[in-house]
Amino acid sequence: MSKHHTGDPDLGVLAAQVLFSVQRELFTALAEQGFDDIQPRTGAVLAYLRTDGIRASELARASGQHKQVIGTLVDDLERLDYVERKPDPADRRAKLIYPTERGLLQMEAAASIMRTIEQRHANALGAQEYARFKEALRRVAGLQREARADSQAPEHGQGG
Amino acid sequence: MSKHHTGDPDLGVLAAQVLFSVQRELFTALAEQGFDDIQPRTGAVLAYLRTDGIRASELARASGQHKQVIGTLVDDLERLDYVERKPDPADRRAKLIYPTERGLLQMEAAASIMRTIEQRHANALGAQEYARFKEALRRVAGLQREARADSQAPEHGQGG
DNA sequence: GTCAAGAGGTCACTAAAATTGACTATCAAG
DNA sequence: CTTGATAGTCAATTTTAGTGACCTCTTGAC
Repeated sequence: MSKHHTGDPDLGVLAAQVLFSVQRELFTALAEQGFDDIQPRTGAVLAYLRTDGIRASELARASGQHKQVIGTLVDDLERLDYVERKPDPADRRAKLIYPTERGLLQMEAAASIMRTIEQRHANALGAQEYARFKEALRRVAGLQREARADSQAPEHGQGG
Repeated sequence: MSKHHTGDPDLGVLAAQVLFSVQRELFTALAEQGFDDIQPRTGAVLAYLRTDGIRASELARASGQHKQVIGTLVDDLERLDYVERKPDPADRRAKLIYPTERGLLQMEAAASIMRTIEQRHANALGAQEYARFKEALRRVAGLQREARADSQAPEHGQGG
């Protein structure tokens, strides 16, 4: 995002650096723990799974991906035994996507790795300062979401 | 990045939300200002251009993209008159990539849009709090860079 | 000097992923 | 019981990413 690189990376550049380096570290660590058959792009699904199920269309909205992309990701993850589809009793058009046992293990592993990463930053910045940073990041993310609420075309994969 | 989405998005998810929504807002605004022939992925080049030129290989390192990707992006941007290649006098293997006049206009437009976006967040959080947030984000980005310094394979396009 | 190792960049090819459009089934409102 | 919208899938196309080979040139060792 267009800084002249003369010293002051903008919000977008920083977000990109954080996203991609976190993503790499996460998936490297996951692979070492045996989850070596998933890629960062599957994060669009894995990052939003819930034990009580979630619809593909909601994954599409949350991750900013086309529903077709979610469909193929869920296909892949189903084949790899991370998720399963079950009909939604409340709406016969819909299917709910649930994590399998392996999916749950992955979610826990990923959460643990992310805690480690964030702990490292908390140690570097100070716990209080990091908490303050993360709260601000949450607010910025929320505000940005609103700002672009008008347009709705997907952009890219989500971090996972 | 695997939160159970029960209330606490992790650093990766938040970074992704910020990146993609900023990216969309930026490129929508750029398109409205006449820069409608570039896509977010070209940001891997545009975000790192310098008036004194930069090498393709350095763009690859900075953006985390394969050098072949940078090559095609520069091809495209050269065709669209945003950049031009000139031989590097210091190394006859290398070429330096410079912004053209149009490229400079794009860079200024993008910088202005990003200032507007960041100003909006600064208004929402308070100028001081936002400055503190951004400083923390810079540090987190820097720390993450170090953490993944061992592995070096590209991951995704950079924000732009 | 000149030779080996490696960096900078491009080309050609293959694989993966995003994007589009159409289509079925279902729901929800009137 | 019609109309319009939503959930999901299929199929086909276009874009983009990833690999390997290749040539030029630089660097450092001899």
